[in-house]
Parts: sequence; C-alpha cells; structure tokens
Amino acid sequence: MARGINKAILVGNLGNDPETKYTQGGMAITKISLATTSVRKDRDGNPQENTQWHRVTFFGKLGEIAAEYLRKGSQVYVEGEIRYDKYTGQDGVEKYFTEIVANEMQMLGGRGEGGGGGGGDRPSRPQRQESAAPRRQPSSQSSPPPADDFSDDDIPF
Amino acid sequence: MARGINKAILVGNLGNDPETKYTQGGMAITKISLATTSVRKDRDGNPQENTQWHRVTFFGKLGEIAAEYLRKGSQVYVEGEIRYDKYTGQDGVEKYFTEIVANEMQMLGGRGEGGGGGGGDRPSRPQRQESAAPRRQPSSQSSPPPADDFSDDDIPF
Amino acid sequence: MARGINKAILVGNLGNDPETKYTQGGMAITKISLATTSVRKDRDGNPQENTQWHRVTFFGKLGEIAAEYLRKGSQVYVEGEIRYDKYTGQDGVEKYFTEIVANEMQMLGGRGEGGGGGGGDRPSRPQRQESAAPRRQPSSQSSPPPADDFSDDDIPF
Amino acid sequence: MARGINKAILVGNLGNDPETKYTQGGMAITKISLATTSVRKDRDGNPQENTQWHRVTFFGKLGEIAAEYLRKGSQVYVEGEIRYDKYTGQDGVEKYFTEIVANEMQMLGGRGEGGGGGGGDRPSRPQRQESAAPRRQPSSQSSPPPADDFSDDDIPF
DNA sequence: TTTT
DNA sequence: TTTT
Repeated sequence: MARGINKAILVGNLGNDPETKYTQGGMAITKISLATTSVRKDRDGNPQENTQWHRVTFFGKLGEIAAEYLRKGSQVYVEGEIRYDKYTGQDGVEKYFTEIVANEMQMLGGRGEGGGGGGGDRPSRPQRQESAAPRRQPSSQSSPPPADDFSDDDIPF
Repeated sequence: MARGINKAILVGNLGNDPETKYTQGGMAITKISLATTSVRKDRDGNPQENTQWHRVTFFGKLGEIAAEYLRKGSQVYVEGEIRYDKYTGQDGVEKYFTEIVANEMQMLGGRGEGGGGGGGDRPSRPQRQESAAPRRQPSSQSSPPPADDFSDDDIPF
Repeated sequence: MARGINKAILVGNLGNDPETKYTQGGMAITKISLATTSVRKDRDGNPQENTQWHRVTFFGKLGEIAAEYLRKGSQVYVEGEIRYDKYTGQDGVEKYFTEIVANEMQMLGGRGEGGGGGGGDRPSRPQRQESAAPRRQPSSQSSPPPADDFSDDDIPF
Repeated sequence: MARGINKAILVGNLGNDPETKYTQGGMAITKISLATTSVRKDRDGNPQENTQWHRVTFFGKLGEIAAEYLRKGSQVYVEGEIRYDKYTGQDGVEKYFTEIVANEMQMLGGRGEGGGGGGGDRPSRPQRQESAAPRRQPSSQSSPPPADDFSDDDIPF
C-alpha cells in the first residue's frame, strides 16, 4: 500500500541538450541536467548564489516529449520523485547518485525554441547547432524507436 | 537574483531518532532519515513497493523543534530544498550525497508521539549531551532503518 | 496543449464524514470538508490562528477510497487542482465556489487515530459501519466544522 | 500551534497588469489575475482545455516586486496559501471569493518583458495601453508609497 | 553545464 | 482577462 509522499518540484534551466536512449522494448529514457539557482545565506549570513544540478529522468512518452522540446538553456517545470540509487562502478566501488524521476513536465518561457519544425516567429534563443546531431524526427510520438539497446553505461550518465 | 525553484515535499516516517549537533555558535543541526514508500512499476510492469530514504537536515530553530518532537517512527511532513553535496572521504575518494534541507516541518498523526513505546511524556528541550542517552526503543516502525546513517564520519559538518 | 500548473497541496483534518454520490454511470464522487490551520500575522502583526476550510472532491476510484477510509477527524494529505466554479442558485443569483479536485490522497496518522497510545500492531482500516460508532472527539481540532457542507442544493452535480 | 499544510503552486500567465494599492502603513498589496490552462477529460472522456483564473495577492515587499516586474501576459510561478473569504456586498448579500496569498514568486520566461515603464529596451510583449493607468515608477522597491488609502472597495477587485 |  |  502506498505510504508517503515523495515529490520534487523544480523550475530551472537545462545545462545541456537532453540525452535519450531507448530500451529494447522501445521505451524512451531521456535525461537532462537541470540547474536551479537560488539565493541562500552562508554560515556568515551573507547572501550567496547557490546552484543545484539535478539529474532528471523522463520515461516513456514524457521522455519523447522532453527529447523533442527541451534543449540546452530551456527553462522547464518538472515534478517528480526523488530516487537515491546505487551502482557498482567499473572500479568495483559502490557509487551513489540521486535522480528525479519526472512524472510531469512543462516547458516555460513562451514557445521556448527547441521545438520541431520551422516557421516559428519567435526563435530568440541561441539555437546552437542543433543540426550537429541528427535527432530522430519527432513526429508526435509515433517515432519508431531506433534499434538501440539500453546499456549499462547509459545510467548513470 | 533568485532563479529557479528547488522544492522537495515529503511525507514519511523516521527510521531512527533524530541526531542533533550544535555549531560553535550554538545553532542546532538536526538530521533525520525519512522513509517514503510508494508503489511503482518495475521494468516488467509489476507493481512493487519502493522505499526511498531521505536524509533531511533541519537548521536552527527548526532543528530544535525537530529534535524535541520527532522520534523514530514519527510521521512527518517536510518541505525543503534538495542539495547535492560532495566531500572527500578519509580514503581520499570523492563521495557524493544528497540531502533535503528543510524549511518547513509538520508533525503528523495526532499529537504525534513518535514511536509507540515508553511511557515518558514529551521530554523537555534537547540538551546538548542528550545524544549520549539511549532513547526509548520505538516499536511501531518495523521497517529496518538504513544502515548506520549519520554517523560522524558519514556526513561532514 | 497543457499550459500551466495548478496544484494544491493540503494536509488537514476532515470536519465531517465524507459525502459520496454516484453518477448514473456509476462513478463515485466523494466530497470532504478539510480544515488546514496555520499561524498567520493579522494586520496588527499579532500571530493568529487561521483555519481554512477546503472543499475537496474525489472522483472515481479515488472517490471510493476516500469514502471507505476517511472519516470525520481523519488527517489526510491531498493533492489536487483548484477549480473556481459558478452556478445559479434557486434564487436566480449567481454563486461562486471553489473546490479542490483531488488527484492524490494519502491517509496520515498511522492507525488513523490521533494519539500515540498502545503498542498494538496496526489494526486494519476502518470499516464502513464504523461511522455508527462514536469516534474520538477530534480534540486538537476544536474549530467547528462548516455548517452543512455539501447538501444537495449546495453544490450542483 | 501550526497544524496543517495549505499550499498552492501555480504556473500561469497574467490576464492583466497587476493592481497595486498601499495600506495606510505603506505596505504594498498587489493583485493579479493568473490563468492556468490544462487539459482535462470532460464527463464524456473527451480532452478539453480548461482554464482557471486565480486571484493572487502579494503583500509587502513581494507586492512591490510583483508590481514592478509583472505585466499582462507575464508567465510566473507562484506559491502561496489558499484563502476563502467572505464579504457582504453593497446589496447586503454575502459573497464568497477565493484568493491565493502568495509567499513566493518567480518570474519565468527568460528576460520576461514586463519591466518598468517607458523606454525600456525589452518590450516584446503586446504591452496594451499600459499608459492608460499611470503607474508609479517602479524604482527598485524603494518607491515611496503614494498616500493612498486601502479602502474597502479595493478588495475584492 | 544552465540561467539572471 | 492570459497563454499555446
């Protein structure tokens, strides 16, 4: 029986373009690195800028949407669950990492670049060399998953 | 300028009694280990109980309140900020840990006694040395507490 | 396309037993009156207890669960959407009311009883007939429940 | 003693420019009308766009910041408390309204236009007849409150 | 690594 | 009344 609430609510900006992989079953797994910056007081009481970098993971349909619409610099609202994971590195040492498994996502800031097709009237954002990596065409979400295994080194990224 | 939202909202139960320390300046720093259990689907689609153990830290007055009122097994609402920290262990290896720095706390479950056990009334404010004293053993919460959370060398502060 | 976030997060106590109706299609619609009390400063800066009574509505399966497990005095976590509705009363006057349409619910307080009490194992959940039995008077929550919430002509559905 | 959680988390767009008044004591009270749009299923299961208009009130310093930076069309994150209020109209009839009393606000959408009065370099958004109502010049937040009473007809707006 |  |  469900017991407890574990919810993260984030608004921040992507530090990089999303990374997407597909499971053998064809499910998208998209990961982003999300910065949330706030002002905190340090031990001396001085205000100080503080940035936390969240690893956010989107599964399935949400992963496809994130892959299609989010880009480096995008501002986004994310809601999800905090997960503390552990894995054994190649050096045999146990490593810990924390991720936010998203269950809700909302792009912020107007149409916010990213996006698919042309014709937009408000490109504003940097739009860096998106052409660099030919992304699968993001038609709706019917895009056939590339035959791409979900290997161990996918996570953690 | 503040930029972004970084908020955790948790409802869960303490795996152990709180641990409180005081800075030289006399500020309380209380840490708890908080379990949130939910039902998730595993990779095969089967529902599966999933427990996350959060390290939650309370500073100052909130730390004193947490120390006074929370006990192993207590159910509590916590709101705070997710912080990803890194430190270098005695073995010279960088270690990562994540904590929730609480800014709001609310005891749940009636008057709240934490654990079931002992007949003691609510003890007065935490004394500094109180950590030495063995606290009543808190039945009611059968889930095994995470191994040796919050020992001194675990979390540097 | 979804645009915006509209989320209420509540922890409070029921002022009355839930009221459940069923649509012709057999879908449960359960309504509760939920009190959240906090300390606020009034205009003069004096701290003052402040109770808000939320009308919370649960649809479908969640409505059935709420009907089964919640009772007057129960403490509950609710997450939902804020809805501002309007209807025309029998007097021809437009009336406004606000409700929280829940999409997540979590019973709080361990056994549901307030109080710490006995070392017993966790008894099973409240049965339906339990309402007959005089429940503990919800101490701690002295504020009177709102008058006759959720009568038929109150809320049109 | 505080008891309960009453939290609204909103991301939406302003339907109009903010309205600001000052109490006799000089405290700013800024109100906005905030739209949150989402997709919901109606009773027939058809997806349907749904917009809720929230009345959000900012007090004090937050009210000054909101007045300075927010404008019609601005996208904003707001966190606050849900308040159900009642007043007696001039017709002697009791009226109810609900507002969100904000305790946190975050502008979204990049530089977000808005900004101060004339001559700005960043006007992008429609900026409809903002000239209609001469706004106090929003210098930082030191702007001296106009000798403007906070009269009864200010609220509800 | 983002953003302001 | 906003936005997409």
